[in-house]
Amino acid sequence: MDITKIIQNTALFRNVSRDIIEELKGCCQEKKLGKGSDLFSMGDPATSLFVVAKGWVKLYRVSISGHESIIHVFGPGESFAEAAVFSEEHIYPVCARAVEDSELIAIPRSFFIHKIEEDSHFALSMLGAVSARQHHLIQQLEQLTSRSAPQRVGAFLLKFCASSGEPEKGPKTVVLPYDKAIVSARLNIKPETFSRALAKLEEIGVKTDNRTVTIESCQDLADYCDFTYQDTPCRKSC
Amino acid sequence: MDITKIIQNTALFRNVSRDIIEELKGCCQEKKLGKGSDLFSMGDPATSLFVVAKGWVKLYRVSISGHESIIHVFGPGESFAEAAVFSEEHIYPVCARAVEDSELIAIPRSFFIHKIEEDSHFALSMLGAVSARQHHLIQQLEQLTSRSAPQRVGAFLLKFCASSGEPEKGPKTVVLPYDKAIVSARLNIKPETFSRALAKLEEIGVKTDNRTVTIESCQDLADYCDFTYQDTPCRKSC
DNA sequence: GGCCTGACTTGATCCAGATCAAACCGCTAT
DNA sequence: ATAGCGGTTTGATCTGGATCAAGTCAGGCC
Repeated sequence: MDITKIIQNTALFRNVSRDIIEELKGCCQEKKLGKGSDLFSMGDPATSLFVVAKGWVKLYRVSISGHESIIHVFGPGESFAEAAVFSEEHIYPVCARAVEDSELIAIPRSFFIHKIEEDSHFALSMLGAVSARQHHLIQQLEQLTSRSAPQRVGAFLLKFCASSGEPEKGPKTVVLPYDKAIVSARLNIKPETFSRALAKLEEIGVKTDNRTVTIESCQDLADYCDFTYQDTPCRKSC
Repeated sequence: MDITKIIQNTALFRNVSRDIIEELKGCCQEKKLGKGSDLFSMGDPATSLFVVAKGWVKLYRVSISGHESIIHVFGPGESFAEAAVFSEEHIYPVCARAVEDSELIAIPRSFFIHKIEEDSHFALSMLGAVSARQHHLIQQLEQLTSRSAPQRVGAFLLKFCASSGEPEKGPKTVVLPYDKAIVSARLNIKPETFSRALAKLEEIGVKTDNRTVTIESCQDLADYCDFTYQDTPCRKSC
């Protein structure tokens, strides 16, 4: 795979110079991960940060009582575990598992520490990236508390098609990239409720056939979901 | 007020040298804020980062439909809006309002940008602080989805008394620092439910008299709440 | 073909927490 | 004191989503 190209298209490295990326290529590591296999567990020492080249990886936590909460599912072009690498304890505060066959690039913590020490511009880039991730978490918190299940499903579809499709008007088609059970967990709803939510969205022109979803009018859906485009840049990176 | 002392006890500046803090004193600004008055609104340009010297300030968002979600309530010794200052857009993604009469220290964005450029160690400190904040948000997400209302109330009390009291064993007393309505909003429950949750906690030795709460045994409460001390350092800074 | 198996849907019931409504303080100001 | 008011509690009801329990349906495999 073309590591340079993948890394350059990451939010984390978008503003980083070619030289640094070349240097990075020398110390990072490719990693294949079969569907269902673990990348790391909560509490493991955070030795690397990861970029997804292919597939999908979920970050999640399991509470004492056994409940699993999915923090996010990362796909091609996204990076994760920045905060774990930069925080003082450098421990992963979550678990990571592939939900589809995946290919990752692992970048060692030491690379970042060195680079930040010698290049302040790089440090600012990293700060920006971590801050953006935080913004995303805040949005997620808000969504969870202020929107109904069908609204969350709708918002998910909109974000997802914004990131994968052309921004033109008219009907759009999205293909869910992983199991519906994972999507529903990500939105903190049960599979049964997810199913019913999709059924409900038919009323406003969202048709589902297996994993293929057709949205008649994104605007209508956005209205229904209290979804504001303005607030979410909806680049692949968010 | 003694700015140096307050700033030094912040998670953000704990590892920062005396020199830098002295320098900072020259460019920061004190700000008084009456209960109920606004500090900034969502979308405002993020010109400063704030440290709370006295009082309590809530960060919140309001959705299109009018629902208010409180992200966090910050008290003495805590800082907020780091991410807004460091992110590329430098815009506040939330609103801030004092929930009690408060005194703040405003540190201009430019100070950070300069310092990061000239001092990589400082940059790493900031990265660590922002990462810690992110960790906190993740915990909040998890709590929200995996714990019942009374459990969240219990966990709140435990965190709160861990940050304000002596770590010794036996019964503890906590005094809520702001309206119960604010506490309940912070925990994403309605005031009525909050009241009932406190009533329910009486079963396990938590007595409430106005704003004064007495916890008979923190261990019992922690067991009930699925609360793991290990995971939450429970310094004032988290 | 038939028959698993695993992913999803559908239906019936249940329950935590929201909502609506009223009462209950403990203030301050008349 | 008493009236008024904001914060809080209590009670009665409603409801979205969870839970439990059957179905359906498509693909792999003997």
